[in-house]
Amino acid sequence: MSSLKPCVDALYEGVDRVADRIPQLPKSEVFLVRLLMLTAGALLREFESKLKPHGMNDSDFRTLMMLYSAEDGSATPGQLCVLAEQKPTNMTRIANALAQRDLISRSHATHDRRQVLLRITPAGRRFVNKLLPPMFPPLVESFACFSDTERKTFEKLLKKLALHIDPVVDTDASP
Amino acid sequence: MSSLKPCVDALYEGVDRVADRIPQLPKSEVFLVRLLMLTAGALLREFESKLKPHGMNDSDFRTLMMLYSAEDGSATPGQLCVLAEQKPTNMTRIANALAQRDLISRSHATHDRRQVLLRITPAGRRFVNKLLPPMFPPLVESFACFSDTERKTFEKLLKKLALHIDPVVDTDASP
DNA sequence: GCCTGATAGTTCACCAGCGAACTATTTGCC
DNA sequence: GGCAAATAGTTCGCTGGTGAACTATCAGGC
Repeated sequence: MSSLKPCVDALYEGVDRVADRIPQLPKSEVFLVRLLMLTAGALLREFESKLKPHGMNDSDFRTLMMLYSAEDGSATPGQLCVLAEQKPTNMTRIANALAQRDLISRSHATHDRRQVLLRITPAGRRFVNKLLPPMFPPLVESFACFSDTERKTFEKLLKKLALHIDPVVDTDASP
Repeated sequence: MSSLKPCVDALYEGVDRVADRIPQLPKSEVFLVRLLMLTAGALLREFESKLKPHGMNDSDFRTLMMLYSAEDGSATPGQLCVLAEQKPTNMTRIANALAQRDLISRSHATHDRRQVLLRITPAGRRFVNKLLPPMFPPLVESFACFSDTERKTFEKLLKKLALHIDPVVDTDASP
């Protein structure tokens, strides 16, 4: 599969060469953002390779997990769009796929007939219960290079970053 | 558009609820991997939104940057596949698109006529020189929540992680 | 009650990325 | 030299994700 080492090496060399031509380049930030994406990409690919034998991809599974972990096992497509970071269009397709396999059910909300209520079925729960545990060991192994302190620090920094870049999405020219 | 806060909140609540049903769940690792993906996803979307007005996406741009930062401004599709983490199929399409816009040129390698040599053109360099600088301020702002120490720590941990999850390839490749 | 505008989902047409099959060349073994 | 196996790219058909347009419902002023 894809090896990260050459990418990391090329990143550091490449950034240096680019900085020769464009001196204002914020090296540190470029390293961070590229490393972040490389790492996330590799983890995602590994995860999806484990889902594929069960005919699922990450979005499908994340959507199912949102329902699994919801207070009452149900939510509307709109809510799931926010939580699973999907567009409504795609959520329709995902819901269709999951419903087809009887992992979730579809019904109309009573108080607002525009809304659809998606609910995880017993079969859906069994599916998750069966699928999830075998994924734990590789996941733990992925972060095995960290000590407890490092893991805590990393999580703290990641969370800080996630919440910081949150509102940055909108229009530029804030100053 | 995409707000991360509800996702982060739902993540922490959701994981707790899942852990009630599946006690072996490695909470810490799940937080890490999900935070990593949320953050990387948000940064990627922000980046691509800046590229879109120029008719580019992240893969196209990354490929162009690999050539820009290459020693002699050229590389073969195969090399770019490794560096830009793309499959050959997609690299063909990307190369076609970039060549069509005269940002890169295509020629045959002399010593191995199977190989194709892609080279960034002067227009390609101008394109990058023009496109890159306006992206620096938002990028710097994204990581502005970090002190210098935190930035260094974060980079160190990320790099460690990236090299650790690097799938163990059967070839030599000393760690 | 009834029109106007907003909101929740869906359908449609399109693009990006992927695996499998194919072509052209090189390498190695006889 | 000649043939089998390996390698570099490309073409093709399919899946996943997206914006724009559409439908159905709700909410608010009159």
